[in-house]
Amino acid sequence: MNTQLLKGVLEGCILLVIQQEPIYGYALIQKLRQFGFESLVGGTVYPILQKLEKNGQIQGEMRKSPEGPDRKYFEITEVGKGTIQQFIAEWQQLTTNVTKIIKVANDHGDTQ
Amino acid sequence: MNTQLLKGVLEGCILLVIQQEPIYGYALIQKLRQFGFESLVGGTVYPILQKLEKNGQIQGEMRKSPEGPDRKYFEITEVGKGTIQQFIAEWQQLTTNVTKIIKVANDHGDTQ
DNA sequence: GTGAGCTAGTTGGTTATACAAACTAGTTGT
DNA sequence: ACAACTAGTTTGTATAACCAACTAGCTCAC
Repeated sequence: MNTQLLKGVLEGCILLVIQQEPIYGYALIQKLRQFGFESLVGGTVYPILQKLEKNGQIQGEMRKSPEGPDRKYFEITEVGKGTIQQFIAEWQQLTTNVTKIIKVANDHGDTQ
Repeated sequence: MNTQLLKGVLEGCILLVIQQEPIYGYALIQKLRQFGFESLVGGTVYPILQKLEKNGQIQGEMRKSPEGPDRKYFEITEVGKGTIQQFIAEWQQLTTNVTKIIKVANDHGDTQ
């Protein structure tokens, strides 16, 4: 997967997953992998979580794990919900644009 | 529009427009604006064209303009066509992933 | 004919982000 | 003791879009 295409998208997706239900980083990574971001690693996700917490879009809290090290659970804030709405709007704008271009290019370039 | 979301997308879109028919940079910018990338500027597009030409994905040729400065027309190469196919595949993979996440997040987080 | 504004393209520096790689540290099982 | 898994951190690197300023050709109003 072209890593450039992920820019910005990942942040929105992380907010969306956290909005669904509070979750800790390690489990979040696994969930995003299940959603198709298969080569995602901790060194990518954890810094985003730190930034989002610093921005006040998510709020973290350490909890004991029944097995293994402590986990930092994050939940969405009102600010974060706003960012999600904005992300969805921009994402849909973008897909609209790209879809149109792909469609037009297919109608011409290929079939002549 | 969040500029991060454009990363990688713009390059693919430029190739697609050039594949449709040979075009010069200035007209390309106007066309991309019509497709919804309204705030696109020359300082973004021209360097991409230079890189694509250096990579052998497009080929440029200066032509006289009936009015104004000379224009550099670009046409797609076979290499470029391959990149387009790859871009479309990755783009569709990405939209599939994101759409799924948005759908799942909407089914839960919002409506409870 | 001079300057404004459009057309056409170039360039240097800034910023944001994904990732590789290496690390700390807790727990479990052998 | 040691490996393997869980959980999170940190440093550095590569890439891409953009701002801002620039060169240069052409047209038109004044």
